[in-house]
Amino acid sequence: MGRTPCCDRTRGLKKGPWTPEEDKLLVDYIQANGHGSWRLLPKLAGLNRCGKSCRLRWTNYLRPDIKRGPFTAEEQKSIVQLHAIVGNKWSMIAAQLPGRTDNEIKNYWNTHLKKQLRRMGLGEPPPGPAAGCPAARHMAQWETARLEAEARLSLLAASSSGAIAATTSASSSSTVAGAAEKACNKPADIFLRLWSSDIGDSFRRNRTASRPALPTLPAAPVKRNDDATIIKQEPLALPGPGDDSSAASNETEVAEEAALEEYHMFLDFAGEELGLFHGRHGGFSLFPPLEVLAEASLDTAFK
DNA sequence: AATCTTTCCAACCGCATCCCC
DNA sequence: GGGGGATGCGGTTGGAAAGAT
Repeated sequence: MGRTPCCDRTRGLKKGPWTPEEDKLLVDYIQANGHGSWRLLPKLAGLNRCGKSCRLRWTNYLRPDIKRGPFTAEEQKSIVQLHAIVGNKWSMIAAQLPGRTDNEIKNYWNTHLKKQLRRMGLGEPPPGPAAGCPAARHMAQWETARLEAEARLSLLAASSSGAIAATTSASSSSTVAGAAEKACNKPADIFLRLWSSDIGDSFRRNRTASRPALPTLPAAPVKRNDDATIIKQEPLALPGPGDDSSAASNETEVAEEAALEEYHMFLDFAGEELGLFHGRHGGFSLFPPLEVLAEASLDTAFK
């Protein structure tokens, strides 16, 4: 049972570089009708190409939101950091770099960053989550950064507690969850956004591969390439208002603590392995100033 | 100026996953 | 539940451009 090839080679569909005329046909068609079914698109748009080729051309080159030009230092840093967590998951990395395509990032990694890292004597960094404790050389920096992270979390938690107040015994975990949920809708805090994205998900999956699964914090809707908003994870099950059985609440408490522990491990990991926090003393921070964050979260809380 | 080598990136290919019937 | 088509993803390739000799 062979699968039908995407492109019917016997029909002599065109391959190779796209001409400006073809580009125009494709852009005009998509702008007027949307891409719809990629398989049908070439015929409808009057192109002698296979749908796959059209999709690739559009997503990697013609899409209006594509950012052109060289990668900035910030983008390079992000790519290196994200590659350390997720490995060659180019689409995941691209999702964190607006305007950049997975193909572009992949090419950039293979032609520039890989070599650069090798030249620096770093060799090929092992893809996927790196294990281990924070290295001593970064301890002081990390402690400062971590305090900053925790301060921000507390701030977010405090501002969101108004909304959560109904569930009076709001544990730290559900508070963090609420804060994370709010924060991930605000591109301001990349850390919480990462935790709630595919990357955090990937971290959790890799960590839990070797031990019993931990409950997860509620995930934010994750944007996919096709702009369909999907929920990646089930929310952490918390007891309802009427549920006061001590066994259940005990179980919940343990689960929440585990979730919080997991989140803190991610903080450890991100701080040390990804160098996400270089603020104050290092002169670089992915976090916006505390005041901005506070203002943003207060806005959300009291809307 | 000519030729060879290296670099870069757009595009292809095949497998994996999703989704619908 | 599973079969098959559609789409997404990551690895690889081919050729143009740039640089070296």
